[in-house]
Amino acid sequence: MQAANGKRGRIIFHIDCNSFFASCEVARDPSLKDEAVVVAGDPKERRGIVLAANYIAKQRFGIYTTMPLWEAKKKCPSLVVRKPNFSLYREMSQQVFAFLQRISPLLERASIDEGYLDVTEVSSSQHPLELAHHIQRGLLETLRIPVSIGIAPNKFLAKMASEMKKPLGITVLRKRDVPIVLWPLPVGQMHGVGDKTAEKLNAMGIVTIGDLAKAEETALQQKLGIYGLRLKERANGIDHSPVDPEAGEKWKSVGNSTTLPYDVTEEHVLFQVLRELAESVSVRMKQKRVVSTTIQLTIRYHNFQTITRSKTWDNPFQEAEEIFRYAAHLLKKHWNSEPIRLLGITALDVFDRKEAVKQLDLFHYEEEAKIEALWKTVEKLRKKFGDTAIQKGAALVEKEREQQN
DNA sequence: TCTGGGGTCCTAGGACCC
DNA sequence: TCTGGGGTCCTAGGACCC
Repeated sequence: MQAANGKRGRIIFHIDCNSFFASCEVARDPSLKDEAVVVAGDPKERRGIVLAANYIAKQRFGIYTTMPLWEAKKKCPSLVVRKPNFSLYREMSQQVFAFLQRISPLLERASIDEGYLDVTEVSSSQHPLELAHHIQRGLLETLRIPVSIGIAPNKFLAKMASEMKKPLGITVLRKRDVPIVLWPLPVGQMHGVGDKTAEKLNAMGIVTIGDLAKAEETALQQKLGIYGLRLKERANGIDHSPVDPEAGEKWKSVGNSTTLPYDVTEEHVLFQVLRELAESVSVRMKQKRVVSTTIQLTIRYHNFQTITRSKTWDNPFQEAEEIFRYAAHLLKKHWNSEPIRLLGITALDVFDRKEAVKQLDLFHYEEEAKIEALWKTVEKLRKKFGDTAIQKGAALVEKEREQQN
């Protein structure tokens, strides 16, 4: 994989679908094209926040993602509100990635609506800018999905570039542009720097990305650990991580959570919710053909305090009944009886079902080996002592062994 | 009228084993 | 009868992203 990158440097695209959920709704119903559109949950079920807003809603009315729906409606009384339709978004996402796959197989799915494409090889026959226009036009014409594209020598810079012009932007960010383009920006605008890290950096006197690029390493490491050093590299435009087509396809965990329509204290209601969550986790695990040995329960209390509790069992599971039982066990053990706002179940460290079969075989093998070793010890003891007591013991082991077989 | 739901990665302490 | 250091697993939580 590295060899393909060669010495002349890579050319990486970051493709970002603009306002993806809202774009999907407009693509399906083009009559919404000139309306302000948001996708949001039902406020009656306490899910009334904006998940996505199209550019009319964003630019003309100042609506943004995570804004409470009532506030968005106040800003724009004629707002079109659609309930989230995740199966539609997954379907559209599939089609977007299928299109990109045809450009280059070196495609990494970063999320439902963005991906990285290594076009180093493809670009030897087609200019990157032309290629980007071709992709942008193609997705808009065939799927009605607008995208922004960042073009850069690595993933980090490509990601920063695609953010710079939305919607329908194409932005080239070369390494030599970094001091002029990136360094003046506030450090919080860097991909990977959230509120907390920005706060810590600011407290250290690091305000811009440029400050971070020149920051003293021991201080960074002390405050942020190894992550601080990596951020400094990024601020200097360095990122060696490869575009990994496998990365987006491997699942590490599978979970479902839900905010309850009201804060719940009735135990039977909580167990009913757990049943439903266990069922959907099980269905999704089966779709992905994975099993797990660790269950994590998430409890968010009425005051938004959130705890997670997990437990690992010996045997891999996948069935809803088992998942429910394990989750219920954790709830009984750790719930402090305060009203609950949200419940979630996650299967952690999932792995391929085929691996589970192998593990089971190994387990059997190990058990047999243990019995075998024990048997030999008994034989030795019998030779040494010839004791009837040991013979009796040996008989017991023999019987045990037969039962195992 | 508060704050969704899906994830990943990292850290850190304690248990346990060698 | 006093005590080391490394490795791995489990658990909990924090930060970040879309």
